[in-house]
Amino acid sequence: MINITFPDGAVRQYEPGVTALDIAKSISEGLARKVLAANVNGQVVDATRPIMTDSTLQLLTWVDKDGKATMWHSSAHLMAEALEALYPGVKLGYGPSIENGFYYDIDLGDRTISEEDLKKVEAKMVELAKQNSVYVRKEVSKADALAYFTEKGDQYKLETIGELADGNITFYTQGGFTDLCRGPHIPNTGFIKSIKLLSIAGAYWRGSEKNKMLTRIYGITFPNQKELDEYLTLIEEAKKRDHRKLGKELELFAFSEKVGLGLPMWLPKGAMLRERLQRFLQEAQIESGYLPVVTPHIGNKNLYITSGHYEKYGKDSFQPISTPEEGEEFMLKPMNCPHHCELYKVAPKSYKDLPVRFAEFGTVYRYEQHGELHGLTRVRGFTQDDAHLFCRPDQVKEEFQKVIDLVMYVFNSLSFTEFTAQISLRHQTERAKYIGSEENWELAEQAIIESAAEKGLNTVIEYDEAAFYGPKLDFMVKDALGRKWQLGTIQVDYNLPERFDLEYIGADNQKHRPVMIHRAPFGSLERFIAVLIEHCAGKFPLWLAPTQVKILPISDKSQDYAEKVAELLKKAEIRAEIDDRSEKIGKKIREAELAKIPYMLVLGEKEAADNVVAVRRQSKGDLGTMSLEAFTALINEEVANRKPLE
RNA sequence: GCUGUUGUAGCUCAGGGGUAGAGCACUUCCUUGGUAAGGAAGAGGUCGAGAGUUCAAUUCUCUUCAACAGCUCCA
Repeated sequence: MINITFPDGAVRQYEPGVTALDIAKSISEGLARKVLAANVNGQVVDATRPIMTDSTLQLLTWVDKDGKATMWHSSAHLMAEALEALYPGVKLGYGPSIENGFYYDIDLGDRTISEEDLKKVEAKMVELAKQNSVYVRKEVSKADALAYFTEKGDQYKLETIGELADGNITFYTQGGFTDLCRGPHIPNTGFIKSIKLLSIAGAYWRGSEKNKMLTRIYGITFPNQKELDEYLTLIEEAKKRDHRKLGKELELFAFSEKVGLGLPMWLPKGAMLRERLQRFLQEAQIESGYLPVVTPHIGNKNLYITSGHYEKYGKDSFQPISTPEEGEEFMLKPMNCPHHCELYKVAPKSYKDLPVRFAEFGTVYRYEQHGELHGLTRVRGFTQDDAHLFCRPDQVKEEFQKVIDLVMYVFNSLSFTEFTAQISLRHQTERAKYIGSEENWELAEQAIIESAAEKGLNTVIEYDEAAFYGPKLDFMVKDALGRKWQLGTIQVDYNLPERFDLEYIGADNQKHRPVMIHRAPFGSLERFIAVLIEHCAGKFPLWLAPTQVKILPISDKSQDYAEKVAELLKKAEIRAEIDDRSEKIGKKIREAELAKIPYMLVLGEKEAADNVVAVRRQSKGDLGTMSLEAFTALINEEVANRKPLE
């Protein structure tokens, strides 16, 4: 007998060779019907794998992340089976589960597939799922694996197998379909009840643009129709929060093809919002000892040759601007660091002067690939809330941690709680694309890892995500549709100080090299505002709302009183507007609600007579009447506390 | 940059080989209405751009531009 330990610590005894599914059945049939996979000794495996030794066991169902992932991976196989049935000879690339669902990359040869065809594939999948085909695992030798796919003529699988070690290769078969796969899979296809194929897109084989582009089909499956419906509703709701849609509806920003792609322009309301955010951070920075500086939008090409940016990005940038002078070239600045390095050099620095913290809301221009442009999150002209900290090596960690504090202050003030702190390091093996010495990289990477750990940040490490001059700590958030974006970033850099020959005189009267920290809590105002819009669905906290109060006179008899109230609010520095159209109060309220204006004041003859205001809160309704003083106090308090919306 | 989808009024969209329609927004008039849409009239579009097929193209074909989804990229 072997001992099986359950998550609650209970231990039960079973015959060797028992499966997780058997164990589930021994507990209850109902449980067995829900088991998708099992976590045995920390490894996710098929629920049908025999367990031979004493083990810990967690039965995985739909509520477990790994349970879902297993189901979706199996769904990818089911889709492949359907595709093979409908499109004989289709070749298969990879078909993994993803955060929400799964995809399979396929090569249809000369054929194409349209969104219409997806319905047929879905129908076929439903048909196949109903057969309750068991997913059968089989260990195969490399030779047999190669033989199988050679006969099938699938070069993608052959390429994958070629890189696998013999003795480590498994096939999974369900129904008439066999795939190279390390598993695990759900017990049978009957668990897949509701299927939705979401979209078709292109994807390069193995993620390299040098390779052929395969057709990628995305889908998602659920154990019942209700959950699928809920998921689809959720997607629809998320689309309503899209900052591109809200930006248009709320008149925050606009693009113009004539002005140029990826060059956002801020409308008055958006500009006001942006201005508030900028002021908020500027104040926090001055408090933290930053020194505001201003530098021009262009810089001599030589500046970027010195910094190394020209060599790295010159070809893919906005091309140099030439002048009447022979051989003179300027570039739109793609980043602010070189300018700040030159500012550092204006006067000799003593170790007592450090750290020097230059801050600038610097607008930069980068020629992003056409297909990459995306609303405000990926643009060609944007403003970084940039700062460069020049410090002594012994100050790096302290400065780095202070920056983490500042970023957290900013995020907390805007109730951004769902972010990931990502430590972005070099590629683990390919090092040619980075500048600077191995030693400096080691120092910088250590400084980041230690600082983040000491600040108690929950971090993930990502390789191949570093900047070419140094590692980064990036604060990643998701947009309404789950796409990840980098907002705040902090980067330790030992390289630019060398390239610009920056120095300070130490206590030993010798020259020393300062260390540079690049940092931007927002990342860029554009991207930050995009995420902010989606985060609050356009209902900005009062301190940021472009219009805080809409004054709604009931009829033009109340016009004078409305103007008086507006005047008083303006004196109290409250941003208010009057809706003096000849419309009914119901309509004015509806439009103010749709415009997501936080407060509405309904003013009629009664209010004028009593010298009060009738207050309505957006999406909350009527709050009753109060004196104007009480209302102003309410607003001021909410603004002062930077209260988020509930 | 690559693959796919889409492009009709300021916005959201319908239509379709014989030079266009709805709702909202806009203008004017009527209405002075108490917490999510009052009524009427009017104005507004070389149907993204270019070329081809056709007696005739906004509709079909090709090219191009842009947007969207994904991939690649991201100082």
